[in-house]
Amino acid sequence: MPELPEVETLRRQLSASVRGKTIRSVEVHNARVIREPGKDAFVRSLARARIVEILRRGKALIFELSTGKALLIHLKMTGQLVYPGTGLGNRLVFHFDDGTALDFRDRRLFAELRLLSDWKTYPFIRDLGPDPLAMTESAFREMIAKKKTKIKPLLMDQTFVAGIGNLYAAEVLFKAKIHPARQGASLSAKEAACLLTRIQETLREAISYNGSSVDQFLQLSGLPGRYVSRHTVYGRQGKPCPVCSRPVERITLGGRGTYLCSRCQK
DNA sequence: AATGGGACCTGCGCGC
DNA sequence: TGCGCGCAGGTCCCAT
Repeated sequence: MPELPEVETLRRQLSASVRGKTIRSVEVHNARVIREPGKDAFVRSLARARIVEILRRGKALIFELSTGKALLIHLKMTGQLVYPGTGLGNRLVFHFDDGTALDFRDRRLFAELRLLSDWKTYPFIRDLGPDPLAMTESAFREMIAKKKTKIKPLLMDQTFVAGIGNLYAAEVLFKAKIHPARQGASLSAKEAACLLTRIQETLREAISYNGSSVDQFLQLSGLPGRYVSRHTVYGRQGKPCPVCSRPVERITLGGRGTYLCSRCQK
């Protein structure tokens, strides 16, 4: 469930703590997390590579390396990065030449590590939509006006906008007072503008709280993010709507649990 | 183009 | 108490 705010939190913390370090070795506890290339080539190529820059595209982290290659990390549902490493629950450990280590953990083995020669042309990255924090109101309005998809699955479509998942989709639609089952094209220009504003406000606020620790997300330090305390509807089924006090409902939409207040969201 | 389902995984909470 | 089951969701893939 790490979404844009959680991944951006990690990116900033990684930039401050491991950028510039050189990898001495990679310790593999479960090779399944390495998706590309094979384990041996992965380990060999990373040894003696220096981390030059750490970028984010949607929910993906990209470590640009001195070798010209890039390490792409997608945490999916339960991936964690912890620095300095503690050695607990690891699938893989990056050892740096200063003696410190970066732990990679993933309870469910959904997360992916890929070593890429050209990360910009990797299909998942290439097909990502714009970053919602950098999107303009007119572009968003035009994109949404053409879509018959329900607005919540649309916001979660990474080729539409990059970085919003189930949690923040529920939060921003509540704040914009828009029902998650509305068709994208049914939104008025005013509603679309309001929605983009709420998206940007919410993501920025969540970043300032270092993300939401529901389920498995942890900051790089291993501490939880604090944004759960600010949730309006996500994970709050039966609790009072912060606006009208009616119990928050939970429905299924596009196969995903969806939290809303049907009195406030039209 | 939109929608729905299954697959990948594992730990948790629920009901019996 | 203990067991089996459904559920959680990011992404891909297939079918309709």
